[in-house]
Amino acid sequence: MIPDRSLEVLRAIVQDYIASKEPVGSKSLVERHSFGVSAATIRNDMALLEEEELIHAPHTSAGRVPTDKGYRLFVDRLSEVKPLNAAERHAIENFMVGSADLDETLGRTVRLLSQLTNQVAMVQYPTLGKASVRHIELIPAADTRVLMVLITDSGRIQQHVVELGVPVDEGFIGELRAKLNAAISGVALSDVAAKVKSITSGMSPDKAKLANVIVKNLLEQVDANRQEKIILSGTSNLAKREEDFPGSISPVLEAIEEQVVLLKLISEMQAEQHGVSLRIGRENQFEGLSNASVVVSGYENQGSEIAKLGVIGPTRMDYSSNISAVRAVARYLTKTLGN
Amino acid sequence: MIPDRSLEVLRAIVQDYIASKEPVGSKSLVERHSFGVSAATIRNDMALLEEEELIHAPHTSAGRVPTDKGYRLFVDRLSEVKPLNAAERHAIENFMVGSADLDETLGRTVRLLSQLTNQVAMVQYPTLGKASVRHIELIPAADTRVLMVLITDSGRIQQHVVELGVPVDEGFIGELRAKLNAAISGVALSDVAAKVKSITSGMSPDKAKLANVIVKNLLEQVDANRQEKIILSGTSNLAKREEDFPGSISPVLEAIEEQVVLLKLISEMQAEQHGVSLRIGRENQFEGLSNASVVVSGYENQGSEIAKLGVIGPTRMDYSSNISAVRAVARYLTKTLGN
DNA sequence: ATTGGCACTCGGGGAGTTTGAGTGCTAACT
DNA sequence: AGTTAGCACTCAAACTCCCCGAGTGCCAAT
Repeated sequence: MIPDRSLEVLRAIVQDYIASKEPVGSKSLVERHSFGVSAATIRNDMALLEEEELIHAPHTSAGRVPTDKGYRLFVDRLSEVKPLNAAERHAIENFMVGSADLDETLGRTVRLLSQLTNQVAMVQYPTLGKASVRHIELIPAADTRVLMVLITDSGRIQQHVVELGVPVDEGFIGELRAKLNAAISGVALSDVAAKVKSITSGMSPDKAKLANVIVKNLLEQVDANRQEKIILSGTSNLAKREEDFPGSISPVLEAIEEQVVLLKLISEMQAEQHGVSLRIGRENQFEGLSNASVVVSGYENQGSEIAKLGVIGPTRMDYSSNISAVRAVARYLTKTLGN
Repeated sequence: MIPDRSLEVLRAIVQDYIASKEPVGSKSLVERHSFGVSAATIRNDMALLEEEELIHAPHTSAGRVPTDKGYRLFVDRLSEVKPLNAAERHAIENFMVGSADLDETLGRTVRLLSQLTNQVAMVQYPTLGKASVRHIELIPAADTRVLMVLITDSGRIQQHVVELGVPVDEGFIGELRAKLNAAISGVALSDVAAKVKSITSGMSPDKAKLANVIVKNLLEQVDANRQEKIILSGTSNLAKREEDFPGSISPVLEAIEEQVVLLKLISEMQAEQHGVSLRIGRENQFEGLSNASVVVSGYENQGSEIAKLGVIGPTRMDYSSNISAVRAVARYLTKTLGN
């Protein structure tokens, strides 16, 4: 077991390094923090921490820098959550007023989060997983096309154009709409497939064929839940902290530009303590993110988590502030969605 | 007037500089190109070009680099458009197959363009300017809310949630939908406001009040044409050419993250020759883009330009290739939208 | 367990030097 | 006239050398 004082030393190293960006040495450490001991003693503690691979010396006669493992221990056991200051709370309150629809709300949220943290912020669109159908609408949109709109009780709206191949018969479309709504209004998305199965029974063959085209598209839409979406903001913040990414920021930009990568990453992260989940440096198995850390939290609607949001920045980030910002914004978004 | 050989020298300088990224001197110039004259003569020509501010020496004893003005002359008079090679044409054809709706098509287009050019690509969503209403739909979406969907003949779909403040009366909504459609189906967006004016006449006061709320929202939607949208791809390409942005790429990232800036920029650019419009370096009056060049072209639907697309990269870019790629993609998108 | 002391290491910064690509100018040549 | 060879000059970049000092590890003393 690592003795308490050594852990205090680790905390001090992390804090100083985050603040100064310079490797921190034993002397400056005893100057800035009042351990009751001398630099030599601290050096012994540091040797222990190095043994444990919690810190690392970039070269022989230099100060120490936390390793990924060191940051991990820090956030798990040594950092207390920093409450937001008044200005920050104020910013949150102000930012969200008057946003009408989901797109708008999420767009503001992601910008808010990036401004608050000075990192790249991301917000995942709600999954439809536990939602149910409120309404389905079919609207003739062109000669042979119908617009299908799917509205869920979480307020999400999905639209899709269906190509029928034959001219639209408005009367039949209206009839089909009524039937579909009768069948699946209020039904959970996961149960829609079962409910629409028999919708074509009793129809004439060619009508049934048409109906099947539409139903097939409907099911694709429902299934497209998994094909989720993430919006980003504050990408330029990465460039401002370029020094923190040895080599180039280009791989990081590539990774976050790739929705698939982000979605995979996010989906793997399960909330730990404080409702927040972290990935530090190489804990991300994506090559490009090996110098980056990710902080995410889920947000909820109607009591269950519907998606996640978070920030991405250099491993050398202020974890305390970012964790509290992500938490606060997630909570606020949950609250906003609640009405 | 600048003599022909001097212009040839300018062309050679631009080409060599783009290829090598090194300031180019008189000696290497005569080696790589067969002017029939000696280096000393070239030096005289270069002195002339410098006089005209077409090239510039970064320091006393260095080669020359084209100025913004030099690039401008190059693209306007000296560069021939490089036709796409087979692989590139193939890529375009393959990229677009099977895209169903507008979102999908534009999404693919922007990715295609960034891959083709290795620059940041942007595609502006179609403006509704000259479009007309095909259909308007009102769908009850929650207790006191109605989803309004506006479909135009260009196939664009806009949706917006309207908060009524009172519980939805489905019958009345249906009635209103019918009335609205009767009034504005086929009407140009610019004329919608006039046509819906008298829609509430003959209604009872409280119904008229409701109808007005909806009409107001409708007009806002129509007006939201101007609140346009741009999608981006290939941001990481910027980071790969970091050396080309003295200082940091951060201002550039900031500029392109700011939709407003991009929209303003794009809207100011009117097609010149070849249907393509360029802004080189400081020709952009946005501070952050003073080391960047922008290449845009319009794309069309039903014979008239509905929006623009293009790329952004360092001033030191391969103008010939980028211009042809932008042109080709714009044409291809026009063609794709045509069916 | 803690400390002062000491020898050692090594990156970073400054000063001086060399190198070489490139220039501008001039006088001669066609 | 325009072109060329030649020459003196400039200056960034690269290299070397050297020193400084922060920081280490280890040991003997407390």
